[in-house]
Amino acid sequence: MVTIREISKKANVSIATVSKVLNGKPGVSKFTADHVLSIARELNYRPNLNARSLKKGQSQTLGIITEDLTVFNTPDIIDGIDVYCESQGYHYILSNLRLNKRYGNHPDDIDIKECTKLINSLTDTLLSKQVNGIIYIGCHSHAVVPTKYSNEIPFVYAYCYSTNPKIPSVMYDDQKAAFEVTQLLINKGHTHIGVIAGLRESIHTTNRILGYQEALYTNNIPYNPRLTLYGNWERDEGYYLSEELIKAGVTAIFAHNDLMAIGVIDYCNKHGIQVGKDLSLFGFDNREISAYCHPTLSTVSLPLFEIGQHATRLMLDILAGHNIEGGLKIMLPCSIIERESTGLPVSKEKNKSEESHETRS
Amino acid sequence: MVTIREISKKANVSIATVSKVLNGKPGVSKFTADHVLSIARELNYRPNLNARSLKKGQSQTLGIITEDLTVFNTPDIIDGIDVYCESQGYHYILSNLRLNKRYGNHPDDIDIKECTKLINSLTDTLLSKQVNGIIYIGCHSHAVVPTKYSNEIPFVYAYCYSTNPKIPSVMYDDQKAAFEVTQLLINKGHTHIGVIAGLRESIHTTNRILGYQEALYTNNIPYNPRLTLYGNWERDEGYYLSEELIKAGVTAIFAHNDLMAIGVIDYCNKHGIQVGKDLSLFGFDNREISAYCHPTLSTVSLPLFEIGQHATRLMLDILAGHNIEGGLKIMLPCSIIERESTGLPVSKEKNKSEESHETRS
DNA sequence: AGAAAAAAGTTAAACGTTTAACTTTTTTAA
DNA sequence: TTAAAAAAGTTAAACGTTTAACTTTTTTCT
Repeated sequence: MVTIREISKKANVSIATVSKVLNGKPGVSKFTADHVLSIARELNYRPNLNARSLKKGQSQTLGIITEDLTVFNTPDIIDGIDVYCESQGYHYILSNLRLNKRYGNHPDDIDIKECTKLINSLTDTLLSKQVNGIIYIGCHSHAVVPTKYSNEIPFVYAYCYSTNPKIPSVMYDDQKAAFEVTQLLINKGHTHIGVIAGLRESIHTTNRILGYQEALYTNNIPYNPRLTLYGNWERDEGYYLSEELIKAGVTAIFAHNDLMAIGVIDYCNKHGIQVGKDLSLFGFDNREISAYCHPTLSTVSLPLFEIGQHATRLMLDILAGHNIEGGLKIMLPCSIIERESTGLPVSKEKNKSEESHETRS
Repeated sequence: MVTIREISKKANVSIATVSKVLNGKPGVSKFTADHVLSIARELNYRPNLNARSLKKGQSQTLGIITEDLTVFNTPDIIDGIDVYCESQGYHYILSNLRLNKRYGNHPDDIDIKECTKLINSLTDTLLSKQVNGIIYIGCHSHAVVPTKYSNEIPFVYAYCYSTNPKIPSVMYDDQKAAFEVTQLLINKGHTHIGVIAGLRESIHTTNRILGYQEALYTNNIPYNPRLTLYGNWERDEGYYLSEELIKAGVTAIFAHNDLMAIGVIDYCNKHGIQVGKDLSLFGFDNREISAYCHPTLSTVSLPLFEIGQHATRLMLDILAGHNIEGGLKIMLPCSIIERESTGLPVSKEKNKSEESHETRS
């Protein structure tokens, strides 16, 4: 390892001078600076960031705790964090809870006590590594486990509704998205719109139903609670619940995620109901599958990358002591993607390849 | 920040004693140790890992460079690394190239020069952070950009064929998987098996064709080059190429990824050909979509998690100076997943939900 | 030319650890 | 009862930086 000491020897200056040059600090002549720089380059010098952060008491590093890295939302959020960090000269360290692997994906299966312990231990490690702040990326609908460290180090929650009003969070706007989906269906002439909701206890479910009701209300359509059925986010549930809705006479279904919407498509295909013609269908999440099923599925695209970026901006603002613009709870809008399942003319779907994600094997 | 100095003051011992206690080193009485430990706990002491690694010249940290975090294979590989690192008391730092975001997913679009620069800069940063080794996670079929740092720090390549024989790599066995797929189709009585291959220049394509040919040869079936068509890994290509193969009289198609296989399904559905009955179909990759399409798609599941684990084991073995068991190039087997598209009785598919990934929105 | 001011450069301590070398205390054994 | 051995504990230097305080050199101004 080449150190500034070696550079200073070779350049015949003190290590302080080398340090100044390397950090672009004043108090050294251009001649000397060039000389030092050229030697540093020649020796292939690389600063020891650990030593620097030790001395400065500032690591320029954020910690990221992910509830589960392999869940579809997480990588894009990290991508957003990555880009923003890079632009600001920040680094980050990842820590992964592997919640789904440990407990499966039903909120009731989670052992909160064990989970809290786990989070605390990850947080401890991050603090040991001198991170300046921690971004917590959720993946579940269950309420986030509260942290006891929130006054030791700044926290920002991403992709989850934080229960602690003092902890900032960045989330997408479930209610607004649901409102827009419903409004769109109403604009197409639907008045009997069924909902295949998520788990009853999920805050996503609650907010999406609120948005749905709001749109009905705005358009003077009475809310019929029998047209809102609760599912478990799985495909099969979409399959079975669609039968009930269709028998109740709905002309459109808003499923709270793409997987349940696929179930609806399966049911319809089996029973000769043409989705996109006899029935309009919306999903939620814009999973890859929604672009490949038949008919292709209209859905809601989540601003994952933006959530990552905003969470990071928020964190860096907090660390810099800025007063936080836009408040502590940021809600980002989703975008609505119309495809064949809501009767989009097929021609418009020609260039759907632009929406496909990674395709290489 | 609580330091060992504060503990030593409060406990009335030297900092050396505190250090010994905290590290479980000998030369301190049980009485003193307990005393120190209780004070450390009381003060909520957390070691400064940066300071420790500075002194020890050993960070217990690996660097990970991902070509693209948002590509389907990457998160599971990281999961494997995470688990293995955790079990060995190692940490890791992630660095993301965002190759797809920068260049799209066609190998020819990559600016190798710029890309090399990028990798070098990420590697530089990792070295500055004193990582002990770097695991490189590929995602593309193009050859991996060689690194100039391979004699400064140990590298292990994961999910890519390294061209440098001195750099260890962990990969899944394309050829063996293709052999097994083909053998399975032959066992079902097929002799005219078409291939919708990946890009001609991809090493995956080459190896999968080799496995296919090997199986034909083993079973005394002549190889007909006209039944192997090259695609571009995209769905549409699967759609168009299937026409040619079906006209040539194949009774089974082996597509080199699930996306192109979906294209085949689409073609067949449109032309009244029953996949799983009139035609047997295999994909590759076990993307989520393969479990949700109609009919469900037989495919090859990649040992992603295991690749991560093995890469990490390999790296830690190298760092520990062990002689590497299993050699420097590790090939892990894939597993074959049979579903409806190869004529599996529908009953067997009842509990397919166990295969679904994350389903929560 | 010479004093004052500005610029260039150096010294040394510090960040929080670990650890080799040392000293003091306790235990063992004849 | 002692001397030797073992155990317990301390001192001080080091890891690679940064930076406040200082000294030396150069420039500016009269």
